[in-house]
Amino acid sequence: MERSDHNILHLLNQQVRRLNQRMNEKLKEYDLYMSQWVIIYTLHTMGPMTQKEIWQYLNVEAPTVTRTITRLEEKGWLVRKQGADKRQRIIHISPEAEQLRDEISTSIRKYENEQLLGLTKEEEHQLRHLLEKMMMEEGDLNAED
Amino acid sequence: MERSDHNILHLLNQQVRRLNQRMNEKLKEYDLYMSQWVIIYTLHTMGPMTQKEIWQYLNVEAPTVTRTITRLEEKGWLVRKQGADKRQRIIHISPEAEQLRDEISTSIRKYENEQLLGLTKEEEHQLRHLLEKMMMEEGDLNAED
DNA sequence: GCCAAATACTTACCTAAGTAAATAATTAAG
DNA sequence: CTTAATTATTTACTTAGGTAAGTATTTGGC
Repeated sequence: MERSDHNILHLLNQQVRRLNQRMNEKLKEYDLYMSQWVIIYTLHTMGPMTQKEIWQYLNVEAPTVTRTITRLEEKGWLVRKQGADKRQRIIHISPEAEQLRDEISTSIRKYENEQLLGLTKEEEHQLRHLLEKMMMEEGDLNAED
Repeated sequence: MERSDHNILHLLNQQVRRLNQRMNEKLKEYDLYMSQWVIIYTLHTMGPMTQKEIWQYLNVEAPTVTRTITRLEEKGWLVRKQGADKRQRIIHISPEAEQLRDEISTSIRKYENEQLLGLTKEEEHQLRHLLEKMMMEEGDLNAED
């Protein structure tokens, strides 16, 4: 049986795709995508942020955040306000969205914890540990070049 | 310290994005993307396959494979041949591509093993185990609905 | 104070991956 | 044997993510 011939990168990709699909399915009833929800959630925990702060926090590039925020603004989830520095745009969750956000938060968190991964607390901890280790290695690799 | 407030899904996404970026960078000199390479590699290990076999094996949807194969065919990496069933298209690695494929294979495998993950063999094994467990759980979830 | 460099964001264009619907070929039903 | 259902692939359209280049504002050098 050759299933584990699948290399680990491939496995990772498959899992992440699958998990995102499941989350998207779950979020569909709120007309949100995972990547959109992540921004809303981040703004909730961190408070209003500039776009730069958001993309740095999420580890994506600036245009990705521009796009997603534009969509969320159009749908009324977010508001862009001008900062003291007029280049900056400070992103807030719109007041009307707050209640719905809270509802989703609860529903999603529950889903994540109970069903999504299908791992025990111990295994989840292990996974987090491994991911964080991989994350750290990233920075070091340059030393090798 | 709130770094681990980043939930695990987020961590997974970040890692996978980062790993793919690194692989893409590595593959750039061959004018290939990760997702394209995966198909070439799969055809090498499995032999000629129909598109359906490919997308099932890779766990993606049919249009994804259509697109990527079209690009690879245009660049001369693959050849589409008609099957006995005329709906099917059987994909082969083009003879001219074989040698280059072999070269990339070596270079990539080495990179993967030595540098990419930054995990020990033991940790990598652990990670594979967790991913495979998650994979299995996927199928079961429906029972819950 | 004015002009060059840096910074924040946006636009344009690339690939990946998904869903829904179209097309072409095969199989099944009658 | 003709028609309906199924199957394999493709097309069209969506979002996500990336890089490169453009715009607007701010900062620094002089």
